[in-house]
Amino acid sequence: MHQSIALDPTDLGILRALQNDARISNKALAAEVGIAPSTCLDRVSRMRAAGVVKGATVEVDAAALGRPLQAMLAVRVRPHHRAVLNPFVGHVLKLPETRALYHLAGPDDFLVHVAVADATGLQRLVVDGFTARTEVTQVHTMLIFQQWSGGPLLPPEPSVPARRLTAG
Amino acid sequence: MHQSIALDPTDLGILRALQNDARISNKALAAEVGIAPSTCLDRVSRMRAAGVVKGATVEVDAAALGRPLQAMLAVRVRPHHRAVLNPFVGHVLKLPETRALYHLAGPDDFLVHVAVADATGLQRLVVDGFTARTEVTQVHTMLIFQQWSGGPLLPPEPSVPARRLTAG
DNA sequence: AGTGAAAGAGGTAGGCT
DNA sequence: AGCCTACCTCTTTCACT
Repeated sequence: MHQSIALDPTDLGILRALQNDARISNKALAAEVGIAPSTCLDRVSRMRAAGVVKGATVEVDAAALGRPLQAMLAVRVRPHHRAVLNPFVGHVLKLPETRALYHLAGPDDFLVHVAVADATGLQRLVVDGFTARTEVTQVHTMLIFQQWSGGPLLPPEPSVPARRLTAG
Repeated sequence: MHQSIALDPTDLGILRALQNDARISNKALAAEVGIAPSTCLDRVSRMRAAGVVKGATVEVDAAALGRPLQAMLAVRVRPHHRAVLNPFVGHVLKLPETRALYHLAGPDDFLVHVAVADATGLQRLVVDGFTARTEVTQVHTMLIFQQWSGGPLLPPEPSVPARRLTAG
C-alpha cells in the first residue's frame, strides 16, 4: 500500500476501459489498449496491488428497488470530538438508506446521500435517524431531482506521458 | 425498460454479491446464492434487461491518480430555465474534475463533486469553470475531509419475501 | 423456471525473447 | 518488461425435467 507506481498511457487506457465496464474480459481489454492478454493481466494486477484500482461494483437502479426518492442531508454535529464523530459515522453507515457519507469542512459537518421509498420514509429517516440523536444539532434536507456521474477519473494534465504518483 | 419484475430473496442475494464485487465469476455467484450457474446467468440477465442492474465500474483511488483533493461545490444558477440548465449540466459533465453532479431542490440548485490536484487546481476550477459563467450566481466550496460509501443498495423492508417493483 | 452436460471461449502461469 | 503457448477453468447454450 501507499506504493509509488508510474502510470503510462497504456495504464490510463486500461483505467478508462475498466471504469466504463468493470466486467470487460481481459482479452478484450488487452485488445483495446493494444497489448497481449498476459501483459494486460500483469498491468491490472500491479495497479490493484498499488491501490490505484480498488473493488469493482455494479450500479443498481434505486427506483427499480423501491427507493425512488433520493436526498442529500446536510448535518451539523456538536461537539467536534472524535468521541462524538466516530459513533455518528458508524451509525450513519449502518443505516440501510445511506448511499454515501462525506465529512466536510464548512458550516455543515456532514453530507449524507440517502435513498428512500417515499416522503414518509424520508421523514422517518430524518427524524428518527438524525435529529433524534443528541449530537445532531441541525439537518437540512435537499431533495435530489436528478443525478449524473462524471466520466472516468484520470490524472490531471493527460498530455504528460508518465508521472510518478503515490497510491494512498 | 421500465419493465416490472419481481425480486425474490435469491435475486437480492445476487444483487448484494454483485455490489460487493462486480467481477465475481458466475460460478461463484451461483454457489453463493445456492443455484445452478445457468440459472444464475438467467437471473442476472433478466435483472440487467429490466434495468435493475446497470453498468459495472471499478473504484479508482483519486489520490493515487494525482487528485488527492476533493470538494463539493454548491452552485446557484439563474434563471431556472431549461435553456440555461441543460447547457450548464453539459458543461459540468465535460469537466475532467467532475465526479458526480446532483440537481437539487433547495436554495442551492446543484451540488458538484469534484477531484483536483491541489488548492490551486480547485481555485482555477471554481473561478474558470463556474463563477466565470454568466448563469452561475453563487458557488460555495466545501472541502471533503473523508468519504465513505454505504452498504449494498437493497429494497426497503427486506423481510417481505417478494415485491412487485418497477424499474426505471 | 430450474437443471445438467458438452462445446467453446477465456483466464492464468511459466518460460522465452 | 512484454509476449506466446499450453493448460485448465469458466462461460454459455440447449435439450430435458
